[in-house]
Formats: sequence, C-alpha cells, structure tokens
Amino acid sequence: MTADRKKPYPFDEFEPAWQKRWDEEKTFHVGNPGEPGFDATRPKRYILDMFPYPSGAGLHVGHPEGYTATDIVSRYSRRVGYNVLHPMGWDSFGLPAEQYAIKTGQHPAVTTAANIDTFRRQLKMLGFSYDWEREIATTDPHYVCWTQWIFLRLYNSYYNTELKKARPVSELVEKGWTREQIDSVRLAYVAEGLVNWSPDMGTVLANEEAEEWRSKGFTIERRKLRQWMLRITAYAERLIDELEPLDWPESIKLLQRNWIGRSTGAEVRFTCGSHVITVYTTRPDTLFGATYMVLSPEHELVDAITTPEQKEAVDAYKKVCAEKSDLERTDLSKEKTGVFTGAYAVNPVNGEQIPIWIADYVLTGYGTGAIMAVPAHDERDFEFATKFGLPIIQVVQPDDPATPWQDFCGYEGVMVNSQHLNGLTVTQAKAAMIEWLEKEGHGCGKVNYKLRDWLFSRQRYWGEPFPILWDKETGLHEALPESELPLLQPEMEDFKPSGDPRGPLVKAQNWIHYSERYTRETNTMPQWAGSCWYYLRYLDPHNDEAFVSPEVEKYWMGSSGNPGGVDLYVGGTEHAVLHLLYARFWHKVLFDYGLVSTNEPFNKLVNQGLILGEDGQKMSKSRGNVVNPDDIVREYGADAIRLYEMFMGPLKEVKPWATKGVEGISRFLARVWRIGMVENQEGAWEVSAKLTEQDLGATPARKELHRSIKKVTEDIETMSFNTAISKMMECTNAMTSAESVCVSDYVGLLHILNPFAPHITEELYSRLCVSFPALPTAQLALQPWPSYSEELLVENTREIVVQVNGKLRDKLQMAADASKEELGQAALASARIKEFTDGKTVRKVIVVPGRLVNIVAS
RNA sequence: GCCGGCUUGGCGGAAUUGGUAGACGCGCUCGACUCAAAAUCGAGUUCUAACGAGUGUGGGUUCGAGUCCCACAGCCGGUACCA
Repeated sequence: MTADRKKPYPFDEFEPAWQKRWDEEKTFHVGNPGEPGFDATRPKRYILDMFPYPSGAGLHVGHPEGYTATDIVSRYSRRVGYNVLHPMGWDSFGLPAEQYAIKTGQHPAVTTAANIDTFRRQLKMLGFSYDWEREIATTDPHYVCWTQWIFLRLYNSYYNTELKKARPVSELVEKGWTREQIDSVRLAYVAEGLVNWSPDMGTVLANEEAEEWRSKGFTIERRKLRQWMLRITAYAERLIDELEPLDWPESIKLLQRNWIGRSTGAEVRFTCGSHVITVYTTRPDTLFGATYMVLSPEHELVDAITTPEQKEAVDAYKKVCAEKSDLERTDLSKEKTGVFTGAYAVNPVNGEQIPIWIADYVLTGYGTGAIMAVPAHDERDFEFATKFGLPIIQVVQPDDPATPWQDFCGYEGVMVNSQHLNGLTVTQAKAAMIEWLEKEGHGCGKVNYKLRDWLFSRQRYWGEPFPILWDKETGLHEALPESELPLLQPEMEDFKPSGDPRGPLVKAQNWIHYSERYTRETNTMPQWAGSCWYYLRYLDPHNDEAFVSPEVEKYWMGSSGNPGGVDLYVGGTEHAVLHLLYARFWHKVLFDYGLVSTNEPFNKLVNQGLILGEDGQKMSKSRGNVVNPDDIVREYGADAIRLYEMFMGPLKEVKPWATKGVEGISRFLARVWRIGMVENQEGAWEVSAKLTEQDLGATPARKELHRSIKKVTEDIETMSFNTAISKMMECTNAMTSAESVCVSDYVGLLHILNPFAPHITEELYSRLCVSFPALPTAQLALQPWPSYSEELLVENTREIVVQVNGKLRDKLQMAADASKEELGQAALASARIKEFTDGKTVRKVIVVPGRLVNIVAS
C-alpha cells in the first residue's frame, strides 16, 4: 500500500474542516427547557449509545457501528422536527486503568484522562453529531457526587412489599422498628456471605461477573466475607413484569427473564423431631411421591439433626464439599454424591417417615436450601435415588401410554397413588395441594427467583468510595452527610491489592480516620455504579443542585406524545443481563421516589451485531485481525467508514469486516462527488457543467431520486441502513449515466445521503451554493428533510410476469392499471405461452394485477 | 442437556411479507482510454454445453414457497444440578 495514494475526492481536506466547524459553532448542541431558544413544544427523541470504557487501545471498529447507526437516526430526527438529545460520555472507572497505574506508577486519573482524550479525538474524527456540551465521565467528582447520592438513597430505603415500591427507612423508625430490624431491610446493606473472591485481582466480584473473569483465566474462589449488597431481589417481580411492554429484542428479554428465573410452586414444612424443615418445590402435586429429603451440606439444621452414628460421615462430606471449587461443584458430568444424616422427616400429607440426606446437588442459595425428593418425576432425584437405592413411587401417570412413568418430569399426566389428588391433572393437583397445605398449615404457595442480591463492594482503588462511616463504639454503619459528597479516594502512592479483603484504601490511615468516633468504609463501588444512571446525567450534566432537574427530566424522559424514557438505546448484547438489569433496578428506585418519570429507563433497545475480523473470527490482538478505525479514516475518510459499516449488512447481524468493501464505498462516494465536480487543468475541483438549473422534467434520474427519498426515509425509521445505501447507489448510478442532471435533483440526493455521509454532502452542498445562489445557504444538517412526490413514483407501464404451472415463461409490458381480464387475455394471447399450453386444457388463470399471471394447464 | 438465533452465488448481503430468487456492493472476465499501468468508464458474471436445476436436508400446504407447517442436520450465542 502506497503511503500517498491519490485521494478519489479530497476528504482529507474537507472532513477535518467540517468537524472543526461543527465543534466551534456547537452545531449539534441542544438546549434544555427554559433555556433561551429552546422550543419545548417540539417532540423529543433521546437517542443514546452505550458509552465506552476508554481503554488504552482506543476505538475499535465495533464502536462506530452502533455510533453511526444512532448518528444517522439523530441527524435524520433533527431534520424531521424533533429536539434530539444525542450525548456521549465515558465509563471511566475500571480495573485496567488501575492495573496500568500499578504497573507504571502513574495515577489512574492521569491515564484515564489521556485515554478519554484519545477516544474523544477519534469520535470527533468520525463526524458524530453528539452534543459535546453534555459530555460526562463517571470519574468526574461532579459525577461521583451524584452516584454516591443515589447510593445513599438506596441505603436509606427499604422495599415496601404492600406498596411494591421503595420507601424511606425513616418510616420504619417512626413505626418503632429497631436498628437491627431496619438494617435487615435496607436496599443497600452489609451481609456476610459466600462471595466470589479473586485472589489474583484482590477483589470480590458479582455473580454476574464471576464467570466472565474466570474465563479470562483469573482464579475465583468462594469465600465467606462481609460485603455491601444491593437488594435487587426485592425488585425481581417488577423487573420481570415491567420488561414485557418494552420494545426490546425478544431474545434479550428472554435472557433477562431467565436470569431472574421466576418459578411458582410451594413451600412445604416437614417436621423432624422438634425441628421444622421447610422445602421449596415447583411440584407440590407430587408430594405423595416424596420418598426422601435432601439438605444442602451448608444447611443450618444439618448438625442439629444428624445422628451420632452418622456424624463422622456427614462431617467428612461437608468438609469435601467446602473444599471443592465452584467449578467442580457444578460439573454436571460428575456423579451425584451425598450421605444419610440418620434423621427422618415426616411427610405432612401422609405421615410417612422419609430419610434425610445431604448432597451438594442441592444448592444453599436457592429456595430454602432443602428439597423434598420425588425420584419418580425428577431427573436429578431419580439419578440420586437409583444410585443410593432409595424408593421410587409413581404419582403421575403420563397421558401418552408410550411414555414410561419412571423419571417422567412432564406436566401432561394424571395423578395416581395420591389419595385425594388421584384423577386430577398435574395442573389441577398443584392448585389443590397448595390449597390443602395452606388450609392444614403445612405450607403455602410461593414464588421463587434465581436472582440473588447484587454484591456491590469491590476492593479496589479506582472506584467510588462508599459514603459510609463506621461507629467504633457500636460497630454500626451510618451515612456520610450529603454535604460531604463527593467523597473521593485519597491520594495514595501504593494502591496495590494487598490481599486484605478490606481493599487498598485500608492503607490510607489519615483518610480512614474520620473522627474520634468514626472511621470510613474502605470498599469502593463496582464499575456498574456509574453506568447505572449515566443516561440521566446527560439530561442536566452541570447541575450541582440535583442529579437532574425535575423539569428537564420530565421533558427528555417524560411520556408526553411518545412512550417515554430513552427512545433508542443501541449497544452490544454483552450487557444483556448486567448493565441493563442493574440500570433498570436503580431507575425503578428513583421512579418510586418520583425522581424520574418512567418506571423503565430504556424504551427501545437495539443490539448491534459483532463485527468479526477479515478471517471471520472474533477480532483480537492475538489473532492479529484487529482493524483500527484510524487507519481506515486516513486511507478512505470518515464518511467511507461510516457508510461501509452501515452497508456491511443488517445492524443486528454478526458480520465480517472486508477492507475491499470500504474501497467499494469509497468508489461510490467518489461517484457522488464527480456528478457535481470536475477536476480542472490545475487539478482543482470545480462545479461540473453537467449540473443545470433547467427543469429537465421527470427524467429517470429524478424518478430514481424520489424512489430513493421514500426508501431511505422508511429505512432510517426501521434502521435498515444497508438497503437505504443500496438505493442511494442506484440513484447515484442513474445520475452518473445521465447526460445532464438538474441541480435540485442532485441536491436531493445530497440531502438524503447527509445523515450517512455528513462531510462530503455538506462540502458538495456548500460548493454548489456558490455556483447556484438560489440554494438556501444553511447547512444540510439544519434544513428540513426532503419529501417525495407520489406522482413521480407511479409507473404507467408494468412488466407482468406470465407463468405456466408456476414456471416463468414470458414477460409482458402492460398498462399499470390493466384489469384482471385484460391481463389474463394478453397472457393467453402470447405466442410464447401458447407453445407451453399447446395441446393442454387451461384449467385456471390466476391474475395478480400489476404483478403476474399464472396459467394452470394440463 | 436446556433456551434463543442463524443457514440464499466465489464473498457481504437483497427480495414489496406467499407472487420474476440473487437488488446493491466486493471479487472475477472481457472491452474502451493509455506507450504501459493505476484510476475511470462500458459489458458480462447462480449452476449447466444444453434440456433443465436451484435459497442447509427430507416431507407437507398452495395455482404459486427463500417466505407458511412438520421432522432433521450444521454453525453461532446464552445458560449450567435453580428442585
């Protein structure tokens, strides 16, 4: 590749010039309600990108994919009359900056600032129409302040299960709750529990993150530690139910639904001597088939019920389980293990004594950590019972007689061996059994969720410190006064993880010491904290009085005239269950307090597909197939990379990169350029004589333009950018092959191409303005979107396909409004058709007006 | 295993939602321009010599199926004993 390939059009000159102009003139800045010049009667569109983590590697080609898509919609939306909020910012806390800092000794704030500068430069280089006045960074003290403020709101709240919303804990104080009781219901609370601890990273991780880091090669162990948790489980029901009406991909909704994992069933109380053991089951209908019970090895009653004879075996088994890693424990291929406790429980439905076992296939964190085992109708119980010779009793007779009843887990059956349930269907029996349990006081119907509370503390330096103080006397925690926010990390030389589960801030002795009575919490928040609410801060990024002013929030997030919330949110699938679940949770808490207008933050979500390397593999440094946007912009220009990424295929699909494809796009843009420009003797570009102010009438080029305006308008609305671009290529080809092109038609093409390729279109238009003073001088970006003429779309003749027995045999040129009869007769009269129908009887003639005629003959 | 998605020329992908399969682009071939090349412009390009065949495979519905239904296969993603 030669360093100085001749540019097919001078993008290297005009692209930076337009970017500079947009920047200096703040062309894409939008005000807020109440500000001068802001027309709040216009409808709004909030078009949002998932903000990037500004890594040291800079932008990769995946970023401009989603960003170009939202930019096109934003630019288009402004031109059809919306106030458009289209912001960008930085998710700038994060582990890599901290690790880099540890390695180089440079403060993470310094590297973060440098990385942000790179990202900003790269994004500006692509000509995105962000309102840079609203830029935010999660590491900015003015931002941290409000992240901590929202945390304190969580800390000071509990979930009122009757109202189904968050309420201040002060209510409970008034009701006379004790401090301990209140601490046990806070939305942000401290708990000791088994957590994912990574000795390599010296921090704990959320369940949601653990697998990801493990796959990157980090060691993750289960450790019992005291940690801050967020009570997201309180919102489990709403997080499932309120997901339903959202305009999100079904697959993402499903992913979230599965992650939250709602199941309905019952809790059943079994007695074991003086103890009561509660189990959770989704199949209360099979209670008569419960032949044994299993507790998780960590269950609190294990030691109490174990008989002296079994004590040794039970202790040994518990020890083995505790030493097992998570991975070993969940390895499905392994055989089931377990030991008998020697104890028996009484099945409340029939008074039968059933043996109690412990086994690690019963998980401690789900349900009650204890199950009733119905080996006849549960695969796992069946395997266990078979291995240990436990009895198996059939209670469901499958409807399909061919199905063996052993280990039949389906619902299509009738109850047997179940006394009063006999003859009922599974569904009926479930309801009947729950009713019986509730009446007899042996249990109750119960909804259960897989979702666990969110482990919210990290042992890192580069994160928001918790605004929490610990009382040395009482050992209790308290909120830092809001007036002291933001609470920033102390300046430290050494913030390496020390292996101390309290985190590196422990080493900042002066900082920890708050007063004689109080010390500071040393944990920091996870990176998710900042990204949980950033979309709200864009609304009012410089407000020091509130995280967002109510008036501003109401306009941009309100539901007047549209569904409300963020109108379009584009990003990758990798955030399906993390960011998108966490942000919904925080938003709901804020909604419960009336601080935001909608119960959901993101009304419409679109996932862009991954861009693979040229070799069809995922891009990665180790494979050496990473494409750097800087290189592409240098070689082909910003418009070319924007357009190429949209032309590759549907936004949502996974697709491989092909630099040859960028060349094709570059050729297309060069053709657009050369319709209006010719190079003179001196090598300078001037307006071509091909353009004329004369009205040439309904030329093929003009018709093609109007078809393109229609298609491109529709395609932007449905985000089918690839087909919009093909249509504009066809239009360009029509204008290229025309002898002469009417300036207004050429300008029409520039108008619709403008959101896709803003630089070249503005450049061409500004040059045309000089030669054709009748043109409005405003930038295309600030002019209304063009409309098309219906008349020019109408063709008066149509090509009619004639089929014989469904096979294409002839094509006829017919008047567009030809009747069914006319079309049928013309088809039968065709000589070509006669050849095929010769000697046959015409049974039927099907006519689709304007399209085809099918003759059925035999 | 379970859940979801995808499968159309040499390649990326179109197809008015049941009506001409292969738009548009890449690549390739040929031609024009050129001393030559690049760039550009023009013609062609699903397979087949042809009859015909053809949208992962097999069946079905229909005058007509890439599109609808049933079964199966392959690839990609999510999830992992959640009772």
